[in-house]
Amino acid sequence: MKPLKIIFAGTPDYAATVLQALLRDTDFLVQAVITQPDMPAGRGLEVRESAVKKLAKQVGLTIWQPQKVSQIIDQIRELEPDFLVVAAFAQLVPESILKIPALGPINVHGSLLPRYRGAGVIQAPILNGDSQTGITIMLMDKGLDTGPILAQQAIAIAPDETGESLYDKLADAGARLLSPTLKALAQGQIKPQAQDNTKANYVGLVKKEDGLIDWTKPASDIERLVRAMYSWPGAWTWLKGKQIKITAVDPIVLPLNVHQPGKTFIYNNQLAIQCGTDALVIQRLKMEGKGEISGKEFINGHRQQIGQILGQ
RNA sequence: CGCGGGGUAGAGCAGUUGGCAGCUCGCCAGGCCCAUAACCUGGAGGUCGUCGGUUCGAAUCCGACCCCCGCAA
Repeated sequence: MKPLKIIFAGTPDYAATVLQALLRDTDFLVQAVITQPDMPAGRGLEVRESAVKKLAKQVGLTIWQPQKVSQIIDQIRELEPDFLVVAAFAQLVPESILKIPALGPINVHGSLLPRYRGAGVIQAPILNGDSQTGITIMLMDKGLDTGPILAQQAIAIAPDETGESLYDKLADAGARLLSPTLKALAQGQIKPQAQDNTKANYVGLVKKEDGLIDWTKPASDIERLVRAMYSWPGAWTWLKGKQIKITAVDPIVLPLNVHQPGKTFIYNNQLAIQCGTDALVIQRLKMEGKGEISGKEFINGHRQQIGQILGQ
């Protein structure tokens, strides 16, 4: 069959993984890639290219980096694409553009819609203690993640799942599910299913502030926060005016409630912290300007800090 | 030139009025013990990131460079 013409829009690694899958399949012809403009980022504020741009450059694709995607509506129309595939693009795509692709504008979304519409969809299911999440391939409409569903695949959330590990799993699953879905849709084998709006909920973009630990909360909540926020922004707290990231805790909480919430103490030769309900054993942490260390290493080098109250 | 923290023993850290380099853990040997990750005794292990400067003398003061990390994006 004739290759399906695709314009791809996306920005981070997650999107690059999905794009990679399209490039490998000869049934698809990626005509152009739309990604966020290069921005100063990182230490020293060097200008960085998005993961999608790097990949597109490697294979010599046409790259568009509009401030607003509406600025390139004419170029998009000219290519007469069959599909517009959007994955973590970070810009709202206006309806005028959604109408261009012949077979439809497609979104690869990292949750089982209608659950978790919006941005921070990776972290939310871990925070809530869900047993699974997944990938949804859908047709886009003018709403935010409200379009009809084409295909879904569930992914189990492991007990030790982190935001980072789940991010990778979702990217892989999205990449694998996309190709067959596009082909099936092109051949008229899929009937789009409208979402049940009564079951929908929205989550917002994860901010640094979302990782701040409230030690008066139950240990189990904080344990999930640590996993969900890893590795960015990380679950963090204060120690004597300096930030500390808690990068890993023991999933088994200690049924101890004898200290003030936030107080560090030694339990069984391990670093532990009292929470609002129960306590947590800290496995790994990172202090400002320092590398990541284990709880045991913290005890060795910061013995005098044991007994401090965190979060102040 | 965005802001800031850091590179000292295998690991984590302390150590600036410049003067024989320390702590906790680990490691090795021996001891105690029914036994031990517990305890006791002894021991090995460091060109103090690199290069250069000041000095009788530099981990410490000055200059350049390399590497790591946080913020911010």
